[in-house]
Amino acid sequence: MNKSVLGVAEAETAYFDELLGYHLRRLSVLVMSDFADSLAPLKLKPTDASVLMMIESNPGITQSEVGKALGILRANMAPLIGTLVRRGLIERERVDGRSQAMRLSGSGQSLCRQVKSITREHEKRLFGKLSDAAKTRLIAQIRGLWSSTSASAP
Amino acid sequence: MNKSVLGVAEAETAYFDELLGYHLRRLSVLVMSDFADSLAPLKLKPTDASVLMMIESNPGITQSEVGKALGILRANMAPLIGTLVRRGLIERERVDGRSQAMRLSGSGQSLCRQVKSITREHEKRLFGKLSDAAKTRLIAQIRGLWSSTSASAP
DNA sequence: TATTGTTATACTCTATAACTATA
DNA sequence: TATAGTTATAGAGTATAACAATA
Repeated sequence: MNKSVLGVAEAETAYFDELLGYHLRRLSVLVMSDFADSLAPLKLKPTDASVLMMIESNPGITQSEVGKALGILRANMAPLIGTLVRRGLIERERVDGRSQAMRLSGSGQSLCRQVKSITREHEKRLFGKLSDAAKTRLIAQIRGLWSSTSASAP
Repeated sequence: MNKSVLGVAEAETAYFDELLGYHLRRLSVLVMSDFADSLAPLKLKPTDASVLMMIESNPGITQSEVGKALGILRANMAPLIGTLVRRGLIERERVDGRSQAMRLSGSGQSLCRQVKSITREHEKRLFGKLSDAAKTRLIAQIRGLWSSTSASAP
C-alpha cells in the first residue's frame, strides 16, 4: 500500500533510463512493496520475517548476532524481538548473564512455514517469467557486483 | 554513511540465498548508499538530483508533473522544491494562477552537469565490471520484470 | 575494558488531511 | 467539481548516546 517509486513518467525520463542503478532501485522498491503486501495477512513485516527465518536456520542465535547478520542495530532489535516474543513466536533462554539464545516456538515454526510458502508464491509471481537458469545467472551476477564493491568498512 | 543492508552474515543465511528479491534489495541498498555518498559533496540527495535532472530534460514542467513522474507526493514536493529555489538552482514562473513552470537557472545547469559526471563515475565504479552489452541486457531484463508486474492502480 | 541488552531520543522519509486559490 | 500548491502532522525506519549487568 506504499508505492513511492522512481518511475511511471509521461515526462521525458531521459538520463535515468541509461542508469542501471535507477532500474535496480525501481524494481527493488516494487518487489519489496509486493513482498510487504504478501506478508501482511500474517501480521509480519519483511524485517520480522527475515528475523524469524534467521532464527529458524540458526537455532540458539543471539539478538546481536541476528542484528549483525541482517544489518539491524542492537538498539532496534530490542523492541522488534520483544514483539515477536510477546506474540509467542520466539522463546528466549539466558545462555550467559548477558546473551540470550533464541529459538522458534511451535507456532513460530508453523508461521515460518507459511512465510516460506508466501515467499515462494511472491517470487513466482514476480519472477516466474524467468527460467530457473536465468534466475540463477541473475543472482550470480548480482552477487558478483555486490562482492566486488562491499569492501566497506566495519 | 548509512549502511543497513540485509546481508553480511556469518550466520547461515539459508533460505534467503535462493531469493532473487533478497539479492536485488541488498544490491539496491548498496548502490543507493554509494550514490548518496557520491552526491553529498554537492549537498544534494538522490531525490534532489532526480528532480533537477527531470527539470533539465523537461523545461517548463510543473511541480505536480515532476511529482507524478518520480513518485513524490505533492505535499512533499513543496519543501523539496522550496529548498532548491532558495539555493538558486531552479526558477519558477506562474503559467496560470495555480501552476508554475520550472526551469534550471544557470547555476542549476552547471550543478546538473556535475551530477551527471558524478553519476557516470558512480555507475562505472559499481558496474564497471559489466560489459556494455551485459549492462544493456540487464537493464532490459529488469525493465521486463517491472513492466510485467506494474499493472498497479493509479 | 568490551559486549549484550535496553531505553530514550532524533532525524529522515513517506503518508494523510485540510486549507487556499484558481480553473 | 477538480486541480496546484501549501501547511501541519503522524507514522515508519534508522541513527546516536547513555546506562546496567556481565564477561
